[in-house]
Amino acid sequence: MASGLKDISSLTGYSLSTVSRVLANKISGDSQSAKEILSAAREIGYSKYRDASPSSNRILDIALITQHFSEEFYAYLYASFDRICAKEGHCLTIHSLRYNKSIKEQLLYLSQNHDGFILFLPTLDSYGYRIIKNSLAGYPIISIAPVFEPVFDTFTFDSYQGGVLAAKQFIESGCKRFGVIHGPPEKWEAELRKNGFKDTIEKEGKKIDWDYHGDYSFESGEKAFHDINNKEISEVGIFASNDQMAVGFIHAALEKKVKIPGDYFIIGYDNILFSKIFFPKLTTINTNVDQLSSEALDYLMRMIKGQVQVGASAKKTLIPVELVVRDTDKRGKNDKHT
Amino acid sequence: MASGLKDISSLTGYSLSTVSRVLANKISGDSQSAKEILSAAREIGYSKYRDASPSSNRILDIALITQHFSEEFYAYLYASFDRICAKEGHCLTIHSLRYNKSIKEQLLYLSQNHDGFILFLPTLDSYGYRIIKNSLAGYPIISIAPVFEPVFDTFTFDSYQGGVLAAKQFIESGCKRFGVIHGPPEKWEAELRKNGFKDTIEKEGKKIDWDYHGDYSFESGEKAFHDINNKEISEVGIFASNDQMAVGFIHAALEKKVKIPGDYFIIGYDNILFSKIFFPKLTTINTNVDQLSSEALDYLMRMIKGQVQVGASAKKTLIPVELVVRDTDKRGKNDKHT
DNA sequence: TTCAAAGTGCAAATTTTTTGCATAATATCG
DNA sequence: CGATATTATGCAAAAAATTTGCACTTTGAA
Repeated sequence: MASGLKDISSLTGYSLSTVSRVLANKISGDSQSAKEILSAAREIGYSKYRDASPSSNRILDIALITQHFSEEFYAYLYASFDRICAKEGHCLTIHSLRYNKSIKEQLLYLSQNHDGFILFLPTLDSYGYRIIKNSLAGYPIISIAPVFEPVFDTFTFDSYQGGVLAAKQFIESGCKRFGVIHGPPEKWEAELRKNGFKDTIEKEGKKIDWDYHGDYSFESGEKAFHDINNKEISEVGIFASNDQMAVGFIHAALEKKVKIPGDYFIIGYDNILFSKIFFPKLTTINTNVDQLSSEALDYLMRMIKGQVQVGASAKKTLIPVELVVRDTDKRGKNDKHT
Repeated sequence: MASGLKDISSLTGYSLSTVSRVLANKISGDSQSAKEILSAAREIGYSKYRDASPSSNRILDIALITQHFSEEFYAYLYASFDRICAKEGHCLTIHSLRYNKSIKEQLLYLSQNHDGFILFLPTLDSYGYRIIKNSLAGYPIISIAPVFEPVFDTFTFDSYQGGVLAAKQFIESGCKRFGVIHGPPEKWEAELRKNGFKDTIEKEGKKIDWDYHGDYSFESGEKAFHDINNKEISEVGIFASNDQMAVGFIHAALEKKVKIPGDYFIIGYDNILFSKIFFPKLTTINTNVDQLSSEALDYLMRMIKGQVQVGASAKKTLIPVELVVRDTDKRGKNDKHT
């Protein structure tokens, strides 16, 4: 189990001195010898492998630090990072801090085996983020969590723009009345989605006629339907902060034989699997997770190689989102009012 | 970055000799000094940390080796292992080999940073498993993939029993005709589910009146419906090898105003989120992923501590599954034939 | 209270890693 | 094309890191 320069030397055929020098960056990492030695060092688990300069063609190990939840979104996120990392030749491990007592300690440990972190910790507060920043000063870290005041350079989807797109679609298709199903207020991206929608509607001189405070769950979408249905407001363009609530709304409407589109129009957010499958097929905002992964990873790589100036304040990059027009946003064939 | 016994010594206040002896297992790992030294060694990333005997109170690192796919199931699996590992005080990392060229090399590398592996590689063939077994001889590995000829000690759900349960439910509720929607034939667990159903039906002197070869997708469930609907076979108890196909079947039936339950009865498999949400709520087979994680992890721990005799042939442990009775399996209030 | 077993530190012994120097290979420039 | 600079390599000596023998201390059970 104990491995040393001697093992690498006999494995590769190079002398002890050469092996030593490669791993101490005293020989350019681009030479043939360096490649062989680094690869042997990695496989054998030599402790100083990670000291070798990452500008050489050493495989880089990236940790995606997250909090596992049993939601489709997490499977998407992991699969996307996996795909992009594989394409770029990096090695990804995923690590959940959901139940960890000492986040700081855990990250210190993980930093030994990895070259950089991608944080996805939406529930961590600024204080927690600052502790991480202090205890891992100089270590390459980026974040992909939508948080109010990011501490690390952050890549997230342009949630506000998503709300704008939904509003524009309703306005252009001639909607006169508007409604919103909120997400949980503590979720920063839910607020952005709602605000983008609201601001755009109001800029047009219109107003939000109805809103409902949901919690992202299917059930709260059902409750939202019963709320608006009881108030007998109809022909409303409704923007739901996520697809689950939108699907819940439609499902409740279907049971009451209320027409969608027709009595209500609805646009969701996330483009989950079931939004394409169930009829009426949901118009929604799609987020290109591969683009997020790809840009985030690219930036992290440049950070690892020291090509990025890390400032005191965090840089934010907003990845564009797009409207996927399906059947629920405008007067369609099911619409008796057409 | 370079860390050595000296750093641990000055960090903990113990002499070099003591630190050396703890990490070489020459002092019992249960003493106070050992605890402090091991914890410091872990945090500082000392290379010989993993040589310390795992019977001591060292934190154990487990790798879940999988292939990421964008399916709800993966999010469930990861969240479950995360929960169980956290409860037991172990540290879990997840690693995907979906795009890896050299599985062997990658696993050799990972074995340096971890104390044991849980493999979930349903698409890997026996040859691939044997390569792993040979190149990591003696290293603690278990599998949770349903494969035909397991190479490693394996924990999986009792898929055959799931089929049996579905068949019994139909028989007891007085069904006279039976159908099956197959999963992909290359998936071992899909075959087991189907066989359990078929064998039980035939043991009763009945036969399968209709079957359809699906591919686990929602769409193939829809196609299955159109197939049986065109053949005008009705009042059939249908067992679908997974929930997605069952939901697809129901969805297609709904569009054609065909009654479920009534014209058809259906039992799915997996208990996915949408099976509880959409009406009619799907009767299905539930798999207790926490139980699987828990038993698998417990066994792996004993393997790491050397308390398990690893034989030449692989031991199989089948985790029981259960029937969740909802609305689609028997004559309910929606059933005009009652 | 006594005695065995386990824990600890110092310093010597051993192992591992780095480096100075000489030489070989490769690239660069006129 | 040859002269010259640059980089790579191995040997052996130097330096650093780790282990171990020995003496002393602490702990716990009889």
